[in-house]
Amino acid sequence: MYLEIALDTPLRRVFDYRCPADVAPASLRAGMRVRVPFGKRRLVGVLIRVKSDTAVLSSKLRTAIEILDDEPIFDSLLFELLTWSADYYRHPIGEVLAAALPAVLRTGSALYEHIECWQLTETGRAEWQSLPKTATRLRALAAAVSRDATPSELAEVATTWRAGLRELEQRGWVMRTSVPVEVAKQTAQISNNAHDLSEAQQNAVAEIGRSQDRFRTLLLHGITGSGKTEVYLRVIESIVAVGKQALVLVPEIALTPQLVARFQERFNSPLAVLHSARNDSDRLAAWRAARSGAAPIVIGTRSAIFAPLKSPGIIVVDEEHDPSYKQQEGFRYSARDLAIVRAQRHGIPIVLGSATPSLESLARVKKQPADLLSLPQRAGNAQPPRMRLVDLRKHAQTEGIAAPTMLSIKQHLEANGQVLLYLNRRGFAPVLFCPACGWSATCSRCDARMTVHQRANNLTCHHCGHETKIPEHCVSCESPTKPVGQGTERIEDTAARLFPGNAIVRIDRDNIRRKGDLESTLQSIHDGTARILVGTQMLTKGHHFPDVTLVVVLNADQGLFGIDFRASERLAQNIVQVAGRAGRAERAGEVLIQTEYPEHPLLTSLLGGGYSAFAEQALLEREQAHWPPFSRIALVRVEANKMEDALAFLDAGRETAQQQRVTGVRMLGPVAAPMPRRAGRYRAQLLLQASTHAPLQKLLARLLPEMETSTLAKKVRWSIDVDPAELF
DNA sequence: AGCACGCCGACT
DNA sequence: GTCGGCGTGCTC
Repeated sequence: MYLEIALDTPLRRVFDYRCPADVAPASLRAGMRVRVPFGKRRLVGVLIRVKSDTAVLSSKLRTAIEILDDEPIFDSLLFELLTWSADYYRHPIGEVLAAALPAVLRTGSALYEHIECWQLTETGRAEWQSLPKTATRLRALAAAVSRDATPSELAEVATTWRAGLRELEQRGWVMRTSVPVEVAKQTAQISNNAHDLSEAQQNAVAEIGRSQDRFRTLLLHGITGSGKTEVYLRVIESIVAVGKQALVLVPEIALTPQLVARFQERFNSPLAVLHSARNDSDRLAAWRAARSGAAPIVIGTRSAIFAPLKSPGIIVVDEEHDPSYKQQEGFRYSARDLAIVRAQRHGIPIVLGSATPSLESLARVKKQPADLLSLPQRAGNAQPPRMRLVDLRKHAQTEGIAAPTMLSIKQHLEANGQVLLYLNRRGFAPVLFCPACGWSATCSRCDARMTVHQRANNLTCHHCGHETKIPEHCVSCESPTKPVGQGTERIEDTAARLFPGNAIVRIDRDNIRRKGDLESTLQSIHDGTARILVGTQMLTKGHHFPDVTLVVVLNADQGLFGIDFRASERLAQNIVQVAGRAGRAERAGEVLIQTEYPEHPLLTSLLGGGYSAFAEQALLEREQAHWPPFSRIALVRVEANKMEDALAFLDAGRETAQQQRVTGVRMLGPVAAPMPRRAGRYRAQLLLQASTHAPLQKLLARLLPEMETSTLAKKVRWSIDVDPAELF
C-alpha cells in the first residue's frame, strides 16, 4: 500500500510514500496528517488517499515516518472544499491544505489540547521507595506522581519539579504521557436585546429565518447606519439557539473592533476569533473551539473561511464587497466566493452584507430578486447625508481645498461639527518636481514616481518600499525642487493653516502602525478633542463618527479613468462608505466631492440615484465590455529580470493554449503590465476570458502543466490568478 | 519553497 | 589559499 501525500511546497503534484510498517493501511483516512522525509527535510503532509499501486520507481520511494492523527484533521466536507478550491484556483493542493491549518498544526502538533502528565513505570513503582530519605524532593515528586498529580499539584510539591521529573525520567522511573482535555461546549447566554427592529430589519430577519435549513445566498444591502449588524445578531441568535454554529467573516478585525465587541456583548460567550494578528497559540485555541463545536460563533478574516465547524448553521460575510477578501498572492482565493461554495456544500444559508455590494452580488440578485434584502433607511430618525459636487475647474483652490469647500468646512466647524477630509493618498505629495527642467523624482527600481514624505523626511516608493532622502536640488539641473499635488500629510498642514485652533488627527498607514495608535486617535475623535479628521481608506472602514457632519472627498478623479475595469466600482464604494461616516446622529450630514469632471456619468448617477443607480449603470458598462460578472477571466502574471523573457514565456504560453483547441476562450496579450517595472523586475501578463468558467478551467488544466515544464519558465516567475480582483 | 551542488570573485 | 555569490536541479 502506498500513501499519496500533499506537501506544503509550490510543486503542483502529490508525492507517494510507503506506509510505515507498524501502521495498518485500513486505519488511514484522507485528511490525516503524516510526517514524511522530503529531501533533507522532514515535512508534515496531508494524506490524500491510500492506493495499491504507484508509478514511482521503487528506488525513489521512501517510507512515511509517522501518522500524526487518529482521525482526519479536516472533515470530509471541508476536505472536499479544499481540494475543490485547489482545483478551481489552480493552486498546488499542499499549499491550499496548509493555508487551512494554524501554523502550530502545520508543524505537527496534536490535534486536540492535551494536558501533560506523568506516571510511574513498573521499575519506578518497585524502586522509588529505595531513594535515600535525604532526597526529599525526589521522593515527594515520585509520591505525587504515584497519586496521578496534575502539573499544578506537582508545582506545589517543588518549584523545580520539571528538573526533578527529568531526573526520575532518566532513571527510568517515570514516563511522560498526555491526556486529551475534555472541551465543554460553551452555551451562549443571549443578552436582552433592547433594540426594536425596523420593519425592513424584521423582514430581513424573517426571510433569512425561512431559509435556515437550506442553501441560499442572500444579499443584505443596507445603507450605513441601517442596522445590518443587528440583523446578523438576530439571525445568529436563532441559529445558536438550535445548537448550530455561525461563521462570520469580516474584512479586517483590527479595523472593526466594534463589530466583534457587539457580538461579544450580545452572546456573553467567548467567540472563536481567527485572524493573522493573533499569536499562534490563540489561533490554535480558536481553531480547536471551532472544530469541536465548543464555540457557537466563529468570527474571522479571510482565512477563517477554512475554519473547521462541527455543526455549521449559517455563514455571514460582512462588507462583502471588501477587496481584502481576495488573497493577492500565493493561493489567490476569494473568501467571499468560497463562502458561497461552502454554504452550498453544507446546505446552509449565507448572508452577504454591505452598504455598497459588489457588482457580482448585485448581478446575482437581479436573477433572483427574492434574495435581495434591503435596508434603505437609517435607524432612528437619522437623515442620510446630502451629497454635492465641487467643480475644481471653476473655483480657486488652496493646496487641494477649493474655495466653496473651505467655506463649508468653516461653517461646520463653527456649528461645532467635526469635519472629515478623505484623500486616498498617503504622504505629503505624490510628486517631487523641478519647475525649471521638468524632472521629477522616480524610483530607481520601478516605473513610478517617488512620494514625498515630509514627516519622515524622505522619498518613498509606494510600490517597492524603496526610500531615499529628499534631494535639495534637481538631480538634472540643480534648480530648487517643489512637491506637487496633495497627500494626507500636506492636507493636514494646510488644514492647520486654514482652520487654526482646530485640533487635527491624521489616520493613515504611516501614522497608525500599532493597535494603540488607532485606539488613542479614535478616542480623541469620540471625546471631541479632534475637530478635523484627515485620512485614507482606513477611515472608511468600520468606525462610526457620530459628530462628523461634513465629509469631503478631496479628489474623486483618481478612480474615474482607471485602467482597471473595477476602478469605478471601487471609487463609488469608497465615496459611499466614507460618506456613511457623516450625519449619523440627529444632524443631517453633508458630503462634498471635489472633481474636475462633474459631468462624469459615474458621479452624476451616484449623486442622482445613489449607489444602486451607479451600480445599474456600471453593470450595463460591464455587460457591454464583456467584463465580469458577464464573463469569467483568469490572468497569467509573469515577472523576470528582462522584459523580453517575460513576454517570450507568455508568447509560448499563448501558442500552447491555442494548440489545445479549447473553444470559447479569448486571449488578450501578452502585454507589459500597466507598471512594467517593479522592484527591478519586469512584469507582463496574459488575460484569458470566456463567457463561462468551464472552458477557462479546461484550458488552464491543460496549459499550466505545459507552462510549468517549459524551459522558458526557468528565467521567470509566473502565477495564475483565477477571478483576479485587479488587472495588474 | 528549501536545500544541495557547483563553479568564479574578494577577503582573512 | 578559503568564504560565498546565486545559477541549476531535485524533492516520492
